[in-house]
Amino acid sequence: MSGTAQRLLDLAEDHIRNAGYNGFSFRDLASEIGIKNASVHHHFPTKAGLAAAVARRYTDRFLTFVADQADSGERDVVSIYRSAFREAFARDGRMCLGGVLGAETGGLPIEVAEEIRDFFHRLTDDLSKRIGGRGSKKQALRVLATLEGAMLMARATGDISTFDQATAALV
Amino acid sequence: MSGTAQRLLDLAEDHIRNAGYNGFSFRDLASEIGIKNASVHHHFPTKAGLAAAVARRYTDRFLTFVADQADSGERDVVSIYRSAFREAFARDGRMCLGGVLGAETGGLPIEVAEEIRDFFHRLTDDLSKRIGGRGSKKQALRVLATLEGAMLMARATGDISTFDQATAALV
DNA sequence: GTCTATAATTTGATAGAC
DNA sequence: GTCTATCAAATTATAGAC
Repeated sequence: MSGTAQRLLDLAEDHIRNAGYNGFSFRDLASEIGIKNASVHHHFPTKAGLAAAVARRYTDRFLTFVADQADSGERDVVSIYRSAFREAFARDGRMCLGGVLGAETGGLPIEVAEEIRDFFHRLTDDLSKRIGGRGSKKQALRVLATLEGAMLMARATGDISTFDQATAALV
Repeated sequence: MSGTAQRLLDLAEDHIRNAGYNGFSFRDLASEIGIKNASVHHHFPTKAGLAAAVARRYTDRFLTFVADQADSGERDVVSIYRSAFREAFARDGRMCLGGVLGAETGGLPIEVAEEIRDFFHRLTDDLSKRIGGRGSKKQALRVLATLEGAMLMARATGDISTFDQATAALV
């Protein structure tokens, strides 16, 4: 994967988290990176393919982060998930990519919708296994729902304290 | 407000809940209602104005539903909110309008973003007052976040049991 | 209130030169 | 890997007739 392709993934991720799948164009990416629209198509022939690649990378990176934190000695897995969501919002004030695309699922190309479905399935499985015991799946779903919803509300109100208050009872 | 305008609000609400603000066009609405694109502009001069009207009506209707349920004798306000969200999803399999637009806030015209911010502020205030007591605001935020996130995940995975499991502990 | 017609712009995508 | 040039289609929006 070339450096330009990496930068395109980064930019596309940023745009999707800000305004959704239909909230940016190839020309936006091209102008921000200093190339032309046609050159973007050289790296990613279709917009759907680009978005699917962004989603896959996002999921992989998220789960790698969780695994690294767990290996680093942090034992409370819910705290790991909570800080992963919170730091992403605090850094750039944007939504979770999975949350944005999940919300507009009905308008997505099928290959993108499938990646988002996988995002939630993989996170649910991972968190459930790390929690362990009876009812761990239900608990994982509740934690993920609260984190996604809290992020969404913080985004909509522009107030990170919304996230902190909504998720305080999780840890 | 004419019958055509009402139908346009209904259709626009449906499209937004399915695919977001940029997921439909005036021509979509026109063709589904059996008129021409220009006639839509007669009722709603701009797309931003239409979406803002949809959001305002959605918020008003939601809070009216909650008040009616409370007046009808249902005492558990969290159950009222939970069933309001659940029935909306079960009926047509779509997201909460506030949730969809909240997620893509960064790409919205300012007048629409303001209506969505109001949606969350008004629901938080209403639920907080109905819960009452110390920590009721924090509790209201947690409940709303869980419901929105659970709906988002049910939408992304296409599985309503995701909503049920994620929100089971609320009631 | 609806229509035809059209403007002005943007979009996703392709062909072919360098 | 990037470019110029371009296409075909879609978009939001307006003017003016009926």
